[in-house]
Amino acid sequence: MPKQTFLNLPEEKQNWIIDCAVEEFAQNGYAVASISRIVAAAGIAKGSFYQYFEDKEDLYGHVIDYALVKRKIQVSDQVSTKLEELNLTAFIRLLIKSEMREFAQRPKILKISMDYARHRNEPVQMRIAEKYKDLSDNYFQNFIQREKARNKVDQNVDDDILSLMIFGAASKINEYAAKNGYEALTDEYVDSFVDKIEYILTHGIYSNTTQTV
Amino acid sequence: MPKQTFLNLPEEKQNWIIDCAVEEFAQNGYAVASISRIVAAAGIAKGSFYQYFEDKEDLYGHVIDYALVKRKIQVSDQVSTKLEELNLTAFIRLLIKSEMREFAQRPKILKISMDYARHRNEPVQMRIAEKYKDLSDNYFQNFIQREKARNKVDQNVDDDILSLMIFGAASKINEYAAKNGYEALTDEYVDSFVDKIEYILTHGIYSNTTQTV
Amino acid sequence: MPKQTFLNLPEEKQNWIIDCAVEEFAQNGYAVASISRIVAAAGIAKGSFYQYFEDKEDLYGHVIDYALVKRKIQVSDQVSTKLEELNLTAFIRLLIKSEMREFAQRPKILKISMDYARHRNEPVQMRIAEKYKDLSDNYFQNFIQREKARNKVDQNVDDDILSLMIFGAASKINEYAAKNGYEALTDEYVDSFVDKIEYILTHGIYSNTTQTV
Amino acid sequence: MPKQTFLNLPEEKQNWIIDCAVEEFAQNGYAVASISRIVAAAGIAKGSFYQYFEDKEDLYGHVIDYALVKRKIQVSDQVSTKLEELNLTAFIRLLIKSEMREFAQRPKILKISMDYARHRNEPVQMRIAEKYKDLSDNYFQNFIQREKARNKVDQNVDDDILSLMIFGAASKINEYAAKNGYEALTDEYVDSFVDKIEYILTHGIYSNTTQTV
DNA sequence: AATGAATGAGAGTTCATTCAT
DNA sequence: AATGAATGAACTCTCATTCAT
Repeated sequence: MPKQTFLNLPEEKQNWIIDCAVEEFAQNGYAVASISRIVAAAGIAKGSFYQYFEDKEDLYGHVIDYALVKRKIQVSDQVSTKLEELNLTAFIRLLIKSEMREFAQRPKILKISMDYARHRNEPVQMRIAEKYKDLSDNYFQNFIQREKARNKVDQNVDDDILSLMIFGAASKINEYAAKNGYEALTDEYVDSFVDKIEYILTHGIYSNTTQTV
Repeated sequence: MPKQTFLNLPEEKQNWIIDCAVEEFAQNGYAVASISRIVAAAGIAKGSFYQYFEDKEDLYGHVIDYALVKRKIQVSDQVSTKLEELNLTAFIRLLIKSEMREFAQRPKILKISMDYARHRNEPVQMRIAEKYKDLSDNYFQNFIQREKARNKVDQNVDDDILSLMIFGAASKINEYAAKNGYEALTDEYVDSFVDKIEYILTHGIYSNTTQTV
Repeated sequence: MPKQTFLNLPEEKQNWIIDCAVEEFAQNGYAVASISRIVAAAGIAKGSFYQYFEDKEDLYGHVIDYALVKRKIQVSDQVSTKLEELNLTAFIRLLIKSEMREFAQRPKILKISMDYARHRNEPVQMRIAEKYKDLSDNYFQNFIQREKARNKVDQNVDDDILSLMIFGAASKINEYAAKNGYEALTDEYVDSFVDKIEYILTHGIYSNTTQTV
Repeated sequence: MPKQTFLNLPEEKQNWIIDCAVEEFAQNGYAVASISRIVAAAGIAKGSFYQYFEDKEDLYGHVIDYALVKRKIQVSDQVSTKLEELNLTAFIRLLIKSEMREFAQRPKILKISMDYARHRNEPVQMRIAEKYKDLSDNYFQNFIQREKARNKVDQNVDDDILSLMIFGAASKINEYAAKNGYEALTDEYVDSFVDKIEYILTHGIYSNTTQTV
């Protein structure tokens, strides 16, 4: 957790520092990210940095917290109110699109959260997960579990694996952005992208002609 | 590409050096991997290393090439002969299990290929992909395309996204191994794991009661 | 010397700050002791610290003053009243035991005074000795001089060297405590320890059989 | 232990680096000594230093080894040949003077060995003692034990305490040098200094008039 | 071809101290 | 008088890479 010193800072300055950190972590990942570059970018003294955070890992934890909480809230806001109005297909579509859009708008946050999720078995990331226990990085999984409980999703579907599959697919949007610039992540693109996921999740992958379930 | 000096080395020595590099990259990823540790482990002089390879990235490229080619061959050998005998469901199952088993037997190769795939949008990895163009790391995708061509797989399924979904799910096995040791990757576990993926790909995720496709 | 600001503090607060400093200096010695840790332990602001003391050295001087004066008084109280009643052997024994007991009870003060004595030729310590001139850290030497004056101790004995020898021996008790915990400094141990010093000072070290003085 | 890289260096360069380290450790003690200053003084790159030694502690261990071994040899050379010719008094005198002279000639080595002995209960020093087990830093104590075995020294004398007392006294010569410069450590001064120690060890400290043993 | 010593920039981190509030 | 944020130099140590032999 950041030290009190950091929390006492004017919110604007806090945000500026976190933004610089996000930039660095998004570009380089945890291991390669450099505190020196962050403080240089933020225009603060190195000593100051260590009055704000215990160490690199502490900062990273805070950034992850910030990224995931932010993501969660953004997505929830768009989705939660409509929870009951929609049938499941429409809802999943909305959920995925909502998250995709969020990703498209905050590509660096996306990059960092995916990186974090990908390394979730490594020491640093495990310690952070331990520290911010209540912080679910897995919005999909939670949702899927709920829908299974409500019998909208097939009880035989493994929610962990489903969540990983969706997550795996989502990485494509990142790749697309890397190739074509973030401005290429238009609504149209996100729509067509979600269509494709949705199709598989709805129909399965087999031609009707050859497959009898 | 390795320099000619490296290729002139007795094959045994080449393999030994690559094995040491695989070990290091598997444990630390590209960014953190240390040339110093590799040459120490291999018992060669630092100077020699730089007569074999241009730099760290050059070595990494060669390791990736080695890893992906190796994986591909191993998997193919087990699968290709039975290609025509099976219906699609059984085949996918065989394919996935085959790759899973390969993973279970060569966990470091697996680790490296997944790491590589995950970072495929980052500069180092993109340069390597460019260099080793013919090297498809995506066995699934190739296969899916073929099956679509043969009309076994629904033409509407996007093969790239499907491949990413399977790949995403596969990361679970890695995680499982990291937690429980590679000896935990028994045939039973792999079977049940593939069952779950297969279920989703066959049925889709929606309850029949609420969903009409 | 501490600034007036410090002396204006309620005595309780002064003591608390000094106690925290004693703790830190005892654990780390002058060089490694950290002002940051002291103010953190004491719960005062860093700025306040520098309104109380010029700098680290100023604080250290004050701590030494406090430690040595405290030690001196404690020891004197126990010893001085009996000064005339005892013969020299018994007195030295009492003196040493008294100081040992004091050490055993205030191990941190002991640690600091010994550290200070040991470094008495180094710049920081010399400046402090200069500043607190009247502060003799050498209770033994003073006493020996007195006893020589009263012709109880051989005039040929060099009091400085004798004092250093006793001091050297005393370090063993510190070492013993470090190994076995301060609770190991029982009366029995202190007794047997002083016996050994006393024996040498009384008999010299040579066997009667081989040595005629 | 230094790395092979260091041992491969031309002896001259090894010595030069160790001399620079001795200088630094003598002036500052282990904790404050700075690798940066040492490499600057020695004119080598920082990276080179870490190819020679594991870390600061490794260097320190080597310096201690060097210092103590050197001392031991020097002293032994002067003393051992005459071992049988002299009676004990004369021998102890010779031994002490020999060590004192050695100190006088290599004041920095002396400083370092005393510092090391003084901190023998602290983690760094204990690890070094463990590593260089066969390295006795206590020439006196060994000798005393031998003399007790040969019944020249009173069996009741505790050799550890005696050794500490002599060691304590010896610190005076260091102090004297610090005040008056090392050139003040003339043979005459060393002689008179040893006389005083010798006197106490021979006669004890009490006036014959007042003391009956 | 092989060696391994040399390099120096850069990493994360701690420090005593200053100064605006 | 009290605060605590700001500072930047200094620390130990690691790195990929070069180059003389």
